[in-house]
Amino acid sequence: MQPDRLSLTLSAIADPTRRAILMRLMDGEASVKELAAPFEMSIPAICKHLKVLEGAGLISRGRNAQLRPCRLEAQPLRDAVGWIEEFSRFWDTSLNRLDGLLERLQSADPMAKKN
Amino acid sequence: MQPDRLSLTLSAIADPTRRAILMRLMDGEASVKELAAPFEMSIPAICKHLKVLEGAGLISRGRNAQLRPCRLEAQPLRDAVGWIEEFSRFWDTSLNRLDGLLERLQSADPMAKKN
DNA sequence: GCTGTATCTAACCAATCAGTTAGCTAACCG
DNA sequence: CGGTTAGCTAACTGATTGGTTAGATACAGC
Repeated sequence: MQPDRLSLTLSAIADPTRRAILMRLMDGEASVKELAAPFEMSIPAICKHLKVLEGAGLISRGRNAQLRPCRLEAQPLRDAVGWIEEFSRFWDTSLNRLDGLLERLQSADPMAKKN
Repeated sequence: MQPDRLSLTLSAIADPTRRAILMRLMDGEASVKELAAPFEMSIPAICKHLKVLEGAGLISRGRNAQLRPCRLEAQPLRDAVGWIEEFSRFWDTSLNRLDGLLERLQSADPMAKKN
């Protein structure tokens, strides 16, 4: 079964290495070597992660001499946020109303409560 | 490497079958058999998916005679939403501005653009 | 206790994943 | 030109995933 776009996005960001790469890219474009530097794994391993991110549309790649700089692409993650948000909004309104979680969500401290 | 909680949550919801199960559970508790009904796969396969969801803390299980009803748990997903939202919020506010800036820098001075 | 229903475990299998090393291509620089 | 650097592909490996079937377990009702 070829996976749908949402599954692709979510499994791409399910990996901590790939999330770290994305966060690094929030600081701006970076080359493969720069992206690989903080990790202990080999360059080809990073290449594979980049390929996954690119396949999910989360990054795009340029060309600059022998560099292939990576940059963030926002849309797929925005879609994922849409799905999850809708999901959790439903939860907070109908399911967990009993233990009063709603306000806490609205006031932006997602770690504050335990069930 | 034992995966962190966020990775656990995200990879749990990266599977379309598991997302469908979660959405079904928005209608209320359900037994394993009920959850398995819409799918073409075997009951043990569903059990495994449920185990993944339970391991990620996304569902919890009760006991009612020979039934082990499943119900949603909100917290882990809320954490995930928090992470992704923060991420995409950054994108929506600063990345788009940064975009144009980077492009301009790149075309003006091809090696000087890392933050 | 016996039977049927619901669920889980065990063992297995094929496919995918995440990493490696080795070797290749392409671009820059002397 | 030759050497260096950046990045990629290929081939391999071990671990994980997602499914199967067969059999075990727990409980309800008769």
